[in-house]
Amino acid sequence: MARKPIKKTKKTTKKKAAVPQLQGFRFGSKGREPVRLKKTPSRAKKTGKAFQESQGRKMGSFSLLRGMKDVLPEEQKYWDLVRDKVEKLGSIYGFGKIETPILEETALFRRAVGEDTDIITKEMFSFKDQGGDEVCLRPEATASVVRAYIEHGMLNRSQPQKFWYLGPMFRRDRPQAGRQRQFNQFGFEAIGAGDSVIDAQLIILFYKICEELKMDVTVQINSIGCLECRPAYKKALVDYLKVKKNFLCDDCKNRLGKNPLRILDCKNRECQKMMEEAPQIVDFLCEDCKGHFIKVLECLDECAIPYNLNSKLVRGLDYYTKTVFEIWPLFDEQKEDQLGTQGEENEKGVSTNETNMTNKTNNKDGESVASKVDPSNLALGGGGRYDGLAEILGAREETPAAGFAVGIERMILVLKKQEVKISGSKKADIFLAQLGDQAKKISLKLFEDLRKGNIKTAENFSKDGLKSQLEQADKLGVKYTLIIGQKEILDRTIIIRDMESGVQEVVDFDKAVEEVKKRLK
RNA sequence: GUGGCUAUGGUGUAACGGUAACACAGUAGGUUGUGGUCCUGCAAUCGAGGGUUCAACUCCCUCUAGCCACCCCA
Repeated sequence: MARKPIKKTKKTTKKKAAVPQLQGFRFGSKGREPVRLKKTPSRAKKTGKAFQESQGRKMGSFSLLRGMKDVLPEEQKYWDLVRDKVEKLGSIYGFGKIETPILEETALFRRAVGEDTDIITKEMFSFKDQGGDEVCLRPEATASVVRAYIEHGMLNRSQPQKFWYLGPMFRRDRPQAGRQRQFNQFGFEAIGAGDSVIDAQLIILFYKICEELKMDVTVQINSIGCLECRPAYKKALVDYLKVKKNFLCDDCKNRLGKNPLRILDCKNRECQKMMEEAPQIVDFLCEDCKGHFIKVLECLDECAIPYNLNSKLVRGLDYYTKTVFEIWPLFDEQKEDQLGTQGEENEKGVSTNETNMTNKTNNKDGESVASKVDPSNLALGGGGRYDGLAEILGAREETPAAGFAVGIERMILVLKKQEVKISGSKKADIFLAQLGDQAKKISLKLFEDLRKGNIKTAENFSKDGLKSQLEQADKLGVKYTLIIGQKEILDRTIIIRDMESGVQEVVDFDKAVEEVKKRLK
């Protein structure tokens, strides 16, 4: 790291009058004695531009763009874990991996996600490129996957086509924990299938991924109908609310005209109270939607997947039809709550379920929880059916489809919060310490032999002192340390040190690998 | 995008209107070829910029970032 040889510019100049500064000197913290600075460049160098530029801080250092995040090595184990599970289960359930570009035509998302959604109106990173094309960083991937499906004529393959993806998405939102501007999602899409089994299978898959990750979650599910039946419900809802308009919060007054369904999940207490008596969408579903929904629930029951019918669940993207669902993380207090109710609920069909429709798992009791529990109370992921999307994007025929997406950062947040045990990478078996240039070279070679012999070896070839190397070996907790120096090279031997007892044995250098193996057994 | 809170070495914390203390981690050395104890040195000018003041990390303003609640969503 570059050090700053000259401290501060402005303030020091001020003080120049009182305390003349000596070039290359600085007053030590304790005070009176000028201390010679290490690495003080000559004056000529200091004024040189190259020098100044090398002093990152002085010229203004760089930092992360807002809402972006570095994933450091020590965090990778969480990512690896999630990626592994997704890949494994994806393949078991017959989904093929698909990669689509991060950069897409802006219009694709405008059309798919919906002109009026926040994602499109204010959260997209979109711009005109040098050629004048309107492009954007993808805010989600479903649209891209459907685009790819159409573009590659996959409707001519056996249906459904099932895909999974994993990668970065971009939304210019205000950052918070579990909410970044560049975030990663994995998702599953099944295109070309209208059967309710598919909806159920996706939910099961989502649930199983969480289960494999040993996370406690709850499935929230609802049906928002189709283009046939939803308008009727919308109208009923608006009619119901019109009279009570004055009691709604400002946001909801707004939503009343634009997107009344969203009033259902408003967090404002007054609004919620108002919604208690509101018409329920299940009562408005057309025969097709209703039958579809019931079948989805039956499938979930069959597989003993616990779920929570949540009549207030609506999703923000325009393309959803029929089934919608989310998975929420569960924390201790909520867990008990859920266990108490889920059994009964599963027995009940849609029509008998009105009474339960309102119990969002973390609503009433959750209030205290929400305040002291945590940001990751956000949904881990969600999805649903989007039967109309392919046609919107230019498919020639009706192409029913369903899918879901999950926020990986949010998942990792929950993994950490729920203290899911994760085995890190394997610890080293031995440490290889060297002394002197020659030994260094030989060690490099010996390291290769050890690796071939399947012995995980730690080293620090950039260190010269034996002391610091042993210190490191100790910290790593290895059982043995191999030591090689001038003397050993001359004798063609090597020292094997038992780190626990401190006992050292000198063995033949050429037998080093097998000697180590013998001891590690 | 709106409102609130916060910002001190790598990390976690402290103090004070008179230029920073502690713990851990890191590094160098005491022990020139030997660790897990001990001791010592090094490492921050207090997020950035401006203002008030003889004097600002400390007070004020602006900006930036993070967090929280909204909006929205993964």
